[in-house]
This record gives sequence, C-alpha cells and structure tokens, in this order.
Amino acid sequence: MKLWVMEEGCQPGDRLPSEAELMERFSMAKGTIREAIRILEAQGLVRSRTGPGGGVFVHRVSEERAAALLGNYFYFQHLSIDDIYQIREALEPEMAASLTGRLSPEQIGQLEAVLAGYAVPARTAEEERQQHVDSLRFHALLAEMSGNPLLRFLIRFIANMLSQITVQRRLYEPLNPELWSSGMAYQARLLEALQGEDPEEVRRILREHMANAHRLMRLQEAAVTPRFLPEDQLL
Amino acid sequence: MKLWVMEEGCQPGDRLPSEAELMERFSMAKGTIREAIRILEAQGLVRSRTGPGGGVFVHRVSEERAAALLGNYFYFQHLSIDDIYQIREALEPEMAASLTGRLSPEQIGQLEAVLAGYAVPARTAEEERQQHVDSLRFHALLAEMSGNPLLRFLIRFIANMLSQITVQRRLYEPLNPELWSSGMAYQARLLEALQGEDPEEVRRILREHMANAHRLMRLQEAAVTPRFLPEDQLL
DNA sequence: CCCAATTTGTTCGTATGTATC
DNA sequence: AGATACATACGAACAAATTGG
Repeated sequence: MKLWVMEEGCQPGDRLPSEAELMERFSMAKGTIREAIRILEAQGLVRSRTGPGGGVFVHRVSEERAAALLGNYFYFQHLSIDDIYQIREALEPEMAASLTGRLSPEQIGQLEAVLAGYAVPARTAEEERQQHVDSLRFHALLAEMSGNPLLRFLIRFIANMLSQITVQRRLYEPLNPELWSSGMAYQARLLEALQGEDPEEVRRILREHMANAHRLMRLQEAAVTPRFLPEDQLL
Repeated sequence: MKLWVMEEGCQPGDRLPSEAELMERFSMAKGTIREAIRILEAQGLVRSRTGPGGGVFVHRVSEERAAALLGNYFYFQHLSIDDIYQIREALEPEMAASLTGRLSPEQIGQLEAVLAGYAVPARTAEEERQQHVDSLRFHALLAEMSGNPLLRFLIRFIANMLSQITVQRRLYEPLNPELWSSGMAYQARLLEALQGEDPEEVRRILREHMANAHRLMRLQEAAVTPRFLPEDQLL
C-alpha cells in the first residue's frame, strides 16, 4: 500500500481507496487490509475517519508523533543528564546564533511573555517545577523560530525529554532558587543580545547558560530513564 | 495493552499473553486485538512469531526502526544541505573531541580499515559515490564509539540521510576528485589527532572538515527531499 | 430534528500456515 | 512423522459514527 501510494504520487490530504476497494485491489480480506492501515496509522502516515466523506487520508507525520516514536527508542537506552547536555551545549548556541538580529518584534514579544511567566522567584517546589518547564518552553519556542526543521525538531525533542524527566524524577527537588534565577537572568541577557547584531555574543551567553544548567541538573540526579507515552496520548 | 505491559514491568524478551488470552482479558474480538498488536509492532515495541513457543514478545526498539520512523517525518519536511550541515558542524566536532585519547587500538584499526577503502582517487562517478558513502560510514563508526547513545543516534541518523540523498539525487556528479581527496586527508589527520591528548586539536580539524564538506555539497545541490523506506525494508 | 446513506469499526466462526516437540 | 500451539487469513454480519437532506 505504501508503495502504491508513492507511485500514485499522493499528497497529504489525498484519500486512499475505501476498505472495500482496497480489498478488491489487493485481493485480501477486510481484516488484513485493516491491519495494514493500522500500521501506517501508527507511523503517523495516514489518518482515518468514519462516516460519509470519511476514509483513509494521507497525512504528514506530525512533530508530536515523530517525537513520541523516537521517544520509544530512548525508553530502552539509558540516557544520563551528561548525555543530554552534551548535545544541548553543542546545538543550542548554534541555533541561537543563527537567529541573531532576525527575530520580528512579535517573536520577541512571545519570548518575553514566556520569560515573564517566571520572573518571580519560586516559593514552592510545585512553582519551581512549573518554572523549569516554562524555561524549557522558552528554548522550544526559540527553536520553532529557527528556519532549520532538523534543528528545530532536535532541540524541541530534547527539551521535551528533559521536561518529562524533570517532572517524573522530581529533579526540581530540593529547591535551588538562586540557581534557577541565574538561569532566568541568562535568558533575559540572551533576549537582549538576540536583538543585537553579534552572533558571537549570543553564542557565548547560551554556552554559559547551558554549562550552568548542566552543572545544576547533574547535581540533582545522575541517571535518567524516560517513559514512553500511552497510545491515546500518542494520537 | 501498552499500559498493561508497563504495569506488569515487562522486559524485552518477555512474552505477552496469546491472542486468545488477550481477547478474554480485554473482552475484545480477535480482529481488534490483532490491530492493536500491529500498532505496537509498527512502532518496533513488539515482535510476533508463529508456531508453538511463538506469540508476541516485548522488543527493544532497534536503531534502524527508530531511524526509519523518524525518516518518515522528514520525508514531509524540506531539508536543505545547509540545514543538515548546520547540525553536523555543531555535533561532529563535539563528538570527536569527547573521544580524544579514549579509543582502543582495535577501534583505531577499524577506522583505519574504512579509511583504506578510499585511499585511491576515484576515477568513475560510481567509485566516487562509493567513496562518499564510505566516508559517511567513517563518521557513523566514530559515532558508534561514543559513549553517548543520543549523540550516536543523531550522527548516524544524519549520516544515513545524507548517504541516501547523495545516492538518490546523484550529488556525486559531476566528479570533484581534488575536493573529495581533501576530505580524506582531513579524516587521516583526525585519526592521528584522536590518538593524541588534545581535544581542541581534534575539534578544530573536524570543524574545518565539516566546513569543507559543506561548501562542496552546497555546490552540488541546494534542495533535498529524502524518501522513506518501503515497509519490507523497515522490518 | 430525524432519517438515510456511507464509511470505518467490531464481532464471530472457520480455515490455513508454521514452527516446535 | 505426526500432534500441538501458536499466529495468520478469510468472510459474513452487525455496530457506531458522521454527513447531508
């Protein structure tokens, strides 16, 4: 079926033949056809709807699904904080530098809005957890503004993973307010520098920021085992 | 089913209940159960075998499958050579530097063996294509030696993608022997430096190497659209 | 608001293929 | 070589969801 769809040159939104037609075309029973459709659906390549005008439709794989499927792989690998931050330290400064002086006022506004969410020092562990997740959202948002789809995916994937880890393994305990606030200060300086014209300055700030966050996270926990999402959240 | 497996604390190799038992446990018909199994199988989380002693088994997602599933996502994104090399330039020097002075004699030998495969200048386009693929294998092999599973996966995934692209879009034409040989020279210097003790030297060599390869590839082609693998190769 | 048509979703019973003992 | 225990496939019927009249 996948081959047939590609030969046909189908685009996202195009409808595949109905189950009945597929049964004829491939000379197979309904159950078999449906299993094949499920396989494609699990990969995020098609979606199916019931009712008239319904059917199976070619679908561009969403970032969420791609991330979830890749997350399944790392569920079985043992990633340490060091592993993750080795990548962040390499990628994030590069991404930010490439955005220097290229952000629109609206984009700057969006970033400022996220920053404002954790301007006040956290008093409870719950607040601090939320602030850490927000601070990862800052990076995800920045990545979204990058023109590079590969870079964008990688940074958002890694940020999501860290976010899950932080919540599930309670890495936000014990409280460490002065270190988190220093992280926020980095992001504020970064936002300033992004509106300037010096990519090297941006790179340096983010490099320091990452090194700082790395040191902090390493103190909280060494080993890390992410969980994969249940099926309903994966849809 | 996924939830049940996790609650049960199943490990790779563990057997799930037979279809008949699953039908009972979830009060569903065979067809429905089988569709569910197909979904898990497509994600690479289980494998099923026929015959006595057969059944459905928990399986660690393989790197190949994870890469293929992620490749589906980028099939719909338009990645340029610039996009890919922005990542390579950030990641590869970092990876190599972290390996400085940590490679065993056997590992050095393996890398030398790959290098030897393209010691002679290519005379035909076919030879040059093969050399380029081999040179990407050098990077994949190096990544395999990294202790960081995330870094390893990313570099190998990107190398595979580039390899596919080079073959499918014939980026190895027209012939450019002097530039390819300079690439080989970089790798030889790199191998030397890796046995030393100076990570900065390693980093610098690889950074130059990437910049050089980037410039070359950009000349060959700007836009890039990878293909995803047919189902049988994905298994 | 309901009815009818269309399409996927689910069930049951049965038969076949395949690997192990 | 044959029995057994599995997954795999088929076919007919019914249920649920969605759309348009």
